[in-house]
Amino acid sequence: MATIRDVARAANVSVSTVSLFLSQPHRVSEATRERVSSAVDKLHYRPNGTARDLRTRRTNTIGVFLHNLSGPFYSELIAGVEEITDTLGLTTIVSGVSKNQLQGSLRLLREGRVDGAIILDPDIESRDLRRYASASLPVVVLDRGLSAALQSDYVTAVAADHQEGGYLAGRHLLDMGYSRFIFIAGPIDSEDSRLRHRGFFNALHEAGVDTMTVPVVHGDFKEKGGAQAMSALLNNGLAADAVFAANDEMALGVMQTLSLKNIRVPADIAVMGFDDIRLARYVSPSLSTIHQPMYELGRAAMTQLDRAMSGETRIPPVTLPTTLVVRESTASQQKKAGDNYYAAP
Amino acid sequence: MATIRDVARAANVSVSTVSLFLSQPHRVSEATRERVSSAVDKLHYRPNGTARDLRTRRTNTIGVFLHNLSGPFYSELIAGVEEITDTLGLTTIVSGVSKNQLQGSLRLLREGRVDGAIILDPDIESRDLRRYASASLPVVVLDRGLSAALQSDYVTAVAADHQEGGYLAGRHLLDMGYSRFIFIAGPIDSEDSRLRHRGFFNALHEAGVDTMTVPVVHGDFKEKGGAQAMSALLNNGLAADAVFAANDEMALGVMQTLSLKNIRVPADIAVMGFDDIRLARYVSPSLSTIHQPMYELGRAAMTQLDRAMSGETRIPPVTLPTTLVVRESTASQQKKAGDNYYAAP
DNA sequence: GATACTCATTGAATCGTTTCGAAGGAGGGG
DNA sequence: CCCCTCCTTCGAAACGATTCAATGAGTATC
Repeated sequence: MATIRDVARAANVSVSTVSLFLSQPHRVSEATRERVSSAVDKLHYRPNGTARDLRTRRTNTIGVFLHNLSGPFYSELIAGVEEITDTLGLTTIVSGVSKNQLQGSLRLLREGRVDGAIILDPDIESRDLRRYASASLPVVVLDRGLSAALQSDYVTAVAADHQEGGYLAGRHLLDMGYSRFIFIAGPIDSEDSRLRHRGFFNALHEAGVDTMTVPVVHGDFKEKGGAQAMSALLNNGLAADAVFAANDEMALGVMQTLSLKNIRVPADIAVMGFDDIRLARYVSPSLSTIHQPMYELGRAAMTQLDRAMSGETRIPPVTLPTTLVVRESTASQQKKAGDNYYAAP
Repeated sequence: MATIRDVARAANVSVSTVSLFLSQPHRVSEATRERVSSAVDKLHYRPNGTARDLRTRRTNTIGVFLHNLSGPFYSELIAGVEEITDTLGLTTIVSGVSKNQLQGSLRLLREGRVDGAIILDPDIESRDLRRYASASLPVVVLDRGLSAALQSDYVTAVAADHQEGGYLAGRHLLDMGYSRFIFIAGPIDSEDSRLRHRGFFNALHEAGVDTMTVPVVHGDFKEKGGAQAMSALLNNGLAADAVFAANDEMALGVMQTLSLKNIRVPADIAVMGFDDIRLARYVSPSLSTIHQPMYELGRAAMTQLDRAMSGETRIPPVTLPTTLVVRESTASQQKKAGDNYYAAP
């Protein structure tokens, strides 16, 4: 590979002139511009990014660290991030799809290969984040308790309002006339699941439902986990008319189990998810859920990151609203409710 | 940030000793090892990756360039790549999800920020690839005509056998007794679509079907495009009993249109896709399709890349088999076929 | 006791850029 | 004719690591 020295020699100018030509062509005279330009072409010169990074102490790259790429879900998030990075002249790289990639992701942070990071990966520990975050490499965490942001000047947070989402789900089910609930939670240490749980129970409590009597089972946020949780509940002879799963994947599993046992959704039991993944719209019956604004989350995260990269510290966390999406799996219970609470005509 | 000099000073040794300690601790004496180690801890020293890259001329990073992340489809591919990079001690980064990110992706290539690249993005031109590929940055292209690989010593290719896939689709529809076909192709310049098309027609031709009479419409590989293509065909009063779409997304669009027009699948018309995206299993009726082994493709690509990074040149391209996945959307036509070809009992 | 060998340590060069201060020359104003 | 300014170009010093040949001390060999 030709270096800037080779170009300088070929064009008979100094290295600094070539560098100047590269960054601000108008600053060199017509004549040299020509010579340098043709030398660049002839030698197929391409600047070495690593050398530039070393000298400028910037990589012009920001990293998005995910533990999963499934669905347009995350792809939307990334698109949101990229909308902003594009306007800032930064390049976005994504890392950390599989578990074992964790080391590689940390390396990018540790060795300062990016100028900033957006992290949506529960496997990356907050301690590591605090250690690696700095003025020259600020970090935005997504969907981790907002409290995480308070620990360091260079870490801030963006999250969907999971608690409100849980509340919306609860209200919706109540509004539709359901009264005997089951909650299928995520992993015990999932902050998201905890907040959705709390919001859900708040809604029930407000309506006078004794939440102590609402069974809670923990799943793993995956389809199979949801299916197993539901099976277990049914085998225990549990009766209910509405299931709220802490995410759509598990809700799909729930529907699968119900379908296997010939329990009709929503006639016999309603199912509600959280996330609004693409599949939710396509399954039959289609799944009512709480929509998370992934694109907006991506935009917000990158906006925060940009502020941090511009020197701002202790940026307050941002919470984005979720919205209720009503589909077939929670169709009105009016009829059934009528059977229960009103005298038959 | 502390540098290696700071550590050296704190530990009262030379920079080279610290460097040696970092890479081969057993090579420094017990005493200095202690001192250096504690200096490292005290100063929170972390080596600067950029400086190391510059000196060693390696980044230990390989890039995967995608134009799309939708579905576990690509996430599988990345997982396959990562399985290999993990064992090689390399870090995988993904780039190029949105259109405007193209520049950023090219920058990573142009400026040599990765040691190798796997490319699945029709928007990155082959010309650029040939220009940027080199012994120190070999490239593997996915799902681009294999011929692309023949153009440079440092570019090789991996692809699913699209033509065979198309053939399998054709055979399957014929076996099920369908006889009047429609093909919904991808964009005109999609090599993949062309191969699927050719395979499909080969099967029909073999069975004595006059492929000249099979209508072909070009879509954009997206759901909406498939829906529009199908609408257009129906409005033209076209009759058919089987539609083969060049990918699942378009097949979904086709099913949507059919459902709107109250045409039953597969009773009135069969639909077949290509890719085997996750949704294919969930829609109703579920979609018969051709499965692409994404995980294996990722593994194969990374394996090729590793060989190239080890100095091998002109590595022959690899083709992986596709498989037929039969679901509900192409249920047997026996009854209908009976009506057509056999005397009713 | 001289020679050879091992082992830990070091100084200096190098990777390929950017950047800063200064030099040199041209042109304009007084 | 001199001084000032502006423009173009340049040399040299970073940036922070790795690497290699050289040094010196200690030990083994004969």
